[in-house]
Amino acid sequence: MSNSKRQITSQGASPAFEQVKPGSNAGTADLLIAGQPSQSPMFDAALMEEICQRSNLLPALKRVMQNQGAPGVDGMTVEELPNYLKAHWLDIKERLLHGVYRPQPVRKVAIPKLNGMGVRQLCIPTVLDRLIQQATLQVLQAKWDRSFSEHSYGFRPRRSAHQAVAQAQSYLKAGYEWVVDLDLEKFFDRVNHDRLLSVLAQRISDARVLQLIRAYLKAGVLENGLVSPRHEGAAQGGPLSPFLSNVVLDELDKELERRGHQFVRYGDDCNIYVCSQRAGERVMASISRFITHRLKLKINQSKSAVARPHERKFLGFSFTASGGLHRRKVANEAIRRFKQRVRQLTRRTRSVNWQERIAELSQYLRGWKAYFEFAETIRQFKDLDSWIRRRLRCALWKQWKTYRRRKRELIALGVPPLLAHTTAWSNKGPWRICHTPGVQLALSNDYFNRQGLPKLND
DNA sequence: TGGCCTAATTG
RNA sequence: AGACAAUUAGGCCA
Repeated sequence: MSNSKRQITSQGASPAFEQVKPGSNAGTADLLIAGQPSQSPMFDAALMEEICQRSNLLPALKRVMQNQGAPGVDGMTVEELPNYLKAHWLDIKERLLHGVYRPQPVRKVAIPKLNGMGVRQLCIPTVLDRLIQQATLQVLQAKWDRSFSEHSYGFRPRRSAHQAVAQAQSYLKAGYEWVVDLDLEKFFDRVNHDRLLSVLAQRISDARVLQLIRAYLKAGVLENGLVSPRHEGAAQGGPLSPFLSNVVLDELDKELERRGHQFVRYGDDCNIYVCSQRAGERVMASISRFITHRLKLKINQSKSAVARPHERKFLGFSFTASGGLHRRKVANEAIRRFKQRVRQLTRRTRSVNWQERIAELSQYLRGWKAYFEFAETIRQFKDLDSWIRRRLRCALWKQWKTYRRRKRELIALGVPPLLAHTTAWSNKGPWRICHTPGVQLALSNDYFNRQGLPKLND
């Protein structure tokens, strides 16, 4: 599968980039991976160009340049970027080939967390470094991914959170009805550089690649004008980071496999399924030891636990408690976040018209549904649907305000005049009015379907 | 069928 | 508001 991609790469090389490297055609295997030498044209111009042309990268570049400019490649527009690379690629490539390329410092940004109070630190590399990292990722991942554990699902091609949840569910159904939920504390910030590099060195023979990754790990951090060095942690935000986290935690996978555990891992979220609480506590104790001593990582005691699956959430899902059926359901936290978001989207204070509000809500619902449809509890979706619709009726009712307007709108929506009158005349609160026949007739489910509002449950 | 864009979720 | 990867859904174009 990586073969076909590679062929496309070399065929798709544009004339401009071919000219840049006239003498080095034979040396496409610039960087070698142990075991499969000369098959990997890693940092040749064609690959680089392919990356530049990848359209999913361009919006990111655009944003970076519009917002803060790009450190290291300043004053450049998106259109100029390919030209910049064309002009400087020879030079950059030269440095890459000699293992002396040094990345620019990463820009540090703090973003507020969605649910909690805390902030998350991101380290954003320059445009050029992002491209190089992405190239590195693509090549390394193609070689490495096959050897990762079957139980690891995060950040890997053709693997999804859904598959991970399904795997967990199959353990439950097989009778492993206790879960050891492990949460690693500030995982990205604590990765030990030497450890990571030595693991990489077992598979990568080319010192230049190791040198490059090392340079990315050690890249300085630009914080209010000052550059400070870094000694641990992978820059969270760089394209390479998710992959590196898998490399580190692959050791954990292999150990769990060696011990014959039933487990699922997605990023730093690891669940082990066992048959009893006692077994769970035993596993928790010994794996904690392994993680702290061998991997030199910390586990977050407050977020880790041995419990029954319905008490825990995994990737936004949980499981039903009753009767050992273990159906997938939407976790309470996810429901809470959903309602919060819908409330915000339907709030009247935002000055957009009704159509627009429906459209905005629709796209949120569609996306949410695409992920959570995987749950097997129809009730949850029905409840949410009616909750949403009631909320919308309520919002519209409030928007109409006066008796005159309310009656007129109701009639326009096909309510008989007498009913429209009594409904509009009533002075009950909006939340109660929306349960009366008058409003339900006017703003029926059918009405919302016609407006293009998707149903979570269908 | 393939390409491009938008949106949502997970970590 | 803004980084990354994967996955889905929707749209557009040939």
